[in-house]
Amino acid sequence: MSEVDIFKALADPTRRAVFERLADGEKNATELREGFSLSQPAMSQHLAVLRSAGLVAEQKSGRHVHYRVNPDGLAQLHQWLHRYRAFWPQRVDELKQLLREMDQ
Amino acid sequence: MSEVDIFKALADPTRRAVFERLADGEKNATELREGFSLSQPAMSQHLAVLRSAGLVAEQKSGRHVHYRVNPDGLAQLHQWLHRYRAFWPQRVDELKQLLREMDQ
DNA sequence: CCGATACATAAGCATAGACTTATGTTAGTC
DNA sequence: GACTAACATAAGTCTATGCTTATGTATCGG
Repeated sequence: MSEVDIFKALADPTRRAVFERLADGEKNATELREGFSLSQPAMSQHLAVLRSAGLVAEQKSGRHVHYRVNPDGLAQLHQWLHRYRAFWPQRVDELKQLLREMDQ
Repeated sequence: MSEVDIFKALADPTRRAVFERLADGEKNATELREGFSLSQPAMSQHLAVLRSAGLVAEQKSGRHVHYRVNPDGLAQLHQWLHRYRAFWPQRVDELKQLLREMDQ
C-alpha cells in the first residue's frame, strides 16, 4: 500500500461509490453490485484494487466474502493531507467540532 | 473542480511531486522543471491538470507564470476525508496536536 | 454427488492518460 | 523590429486501465 495506490484507487468514480457503500456497513461482493450496472468480474476487480490500496479489508465466510472499510488506507490519506496542514487553517473550526464529537 | 478531478490529479506520482514542491513555496513552470527529466510541455500539461483540480493557482507576471498551492483543493479533499471520520478514531491525538499548533 | 451460487482469474478490447516533437503566442532583450 | 525566453496548445504514440466474455474454484443445498 502506498499513496500512489490510494489516490489511484479513489480516482475511479465507481470505486469511490463502492467505498462509500462500505462506509455504511459491511457488505459482500454481490450486495455491493446492487444498483450498479456492472458485471461481477468488474466489481471483483474494483474490490481487488481497493484491497491492495489498503482501503478495504475482506473476510471470507463460506462462499461469501464480506468487505469492510479498512481504516489503514484512510489513515494513510489523512497523514498525507496532514503534511499540508499549513494550507488549510480555515478548517480549524470544523476540526474542533470533529474532536468534540470524537470525545463523546 | 470535483472529487474525481482531485484524486485523479494526485494519482500521478509526478504531479504529487510537483505539488510537494509548490508546498515549499511559489515557483514558476521553469523552476518546477529543475530536477525532473520532463519536457516543458509535459510539465505544462501536469500543471493544467493540477490547476483544473483546484490544487494550484497561477499568477502571470510578465512572461513568467507563478504557481502556488491553492487551499481550495486540499479543503475539498479534507472534506471528503471528514465524511469517514468514524473510521479513524486512532488519530485523535494527532489532530489535537495539530490544533494546538494552529492555535499558536 | 450434482447443480447452483459466490466469488476470483484470464484474455481480449477499447478508451484514457502520460509522454513526445512541433508549433503558436506573448513578453522581454538587443 | 529581429531574437530569445517562457510558456500553452496540437497532434501523434504508447502504455495503463476499465470493461467485457469465458473459465476456474470453492461452497452450499437438494
